[in-house]
Amino acid sequence: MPEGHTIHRLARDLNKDLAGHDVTASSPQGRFAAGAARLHGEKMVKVDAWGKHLFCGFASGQVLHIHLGLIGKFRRKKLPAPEPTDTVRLRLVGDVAAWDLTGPYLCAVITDDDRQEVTAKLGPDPLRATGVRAVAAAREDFGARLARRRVAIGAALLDQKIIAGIGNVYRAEILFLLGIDPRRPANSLDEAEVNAIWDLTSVQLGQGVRLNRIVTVDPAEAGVKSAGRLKRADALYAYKREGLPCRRCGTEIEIMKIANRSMWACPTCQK
DNA sequence: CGATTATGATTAA
DNA sequence: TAATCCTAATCGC
Repeated sequence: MPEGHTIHRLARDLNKDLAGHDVTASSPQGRFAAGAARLHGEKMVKVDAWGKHLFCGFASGQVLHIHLGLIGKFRRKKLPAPEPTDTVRLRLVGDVAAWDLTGPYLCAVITDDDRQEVTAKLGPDPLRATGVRAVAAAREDFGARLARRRVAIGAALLDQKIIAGIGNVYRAEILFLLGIDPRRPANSLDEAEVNAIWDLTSVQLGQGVRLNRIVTVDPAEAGVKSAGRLKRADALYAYKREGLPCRRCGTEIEIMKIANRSMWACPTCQK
């Protein structure tokens, strides 16, 4: 489930549960025993997300850097925490709840300098830009990064150096919603299209954080009261819908390969 | 109960 | 482009 919205939601939930508390850290699976030992008993100060990267800052100055990758999960457990499964790489326990990390692509204790090195390599994250000024600056940065690339826009949106936080679902959905053919070169988009991608990504990822899942279909279009009410099968326009009729025009959704991953698009709605 | 698949990203070829 | 890492839900038999 991890695209940018998942990570920002985790940052929010972890802040609520663990920030300001001393935590106990352990690695039931064993692979992160040394890291857990370094964090054990430390006070977590603040959790922060940038794209798909999660950073948990500690009073000691240590930073827990987590990337969930494709299959990683960070799950909340009520106290008293149940016996951990043998795949739990890291368990953090605070005063309010416990959190179990499984299958991360990356889990390491780093310094704040390391963290800055990591984020310096990432493109702007629409969920980080707040305020009119910051939004305008980030959006312009995004446009400049796109303009330098002639790869397909469908590939560019997956490139975390261009924009941080979009994954395979959102890239398909955002390009569908804006009627953009995913094969068009990134540097062929005009300013209005670039701005529209940035703004829509902000809105969609923001909704993803709120709902804690990806819903892009307009609830009014689907005849329900709110996006949260949409069932899994009705929540998306393009992703994994090859061969099915486009919800807008009825044309069969196509599947293609872009940047080594499956991509879905409506040949009629996306020119 | 085994095979398949996945909303990720890097490394090797 | 393909192989690789990690886990767990789902699906077909």
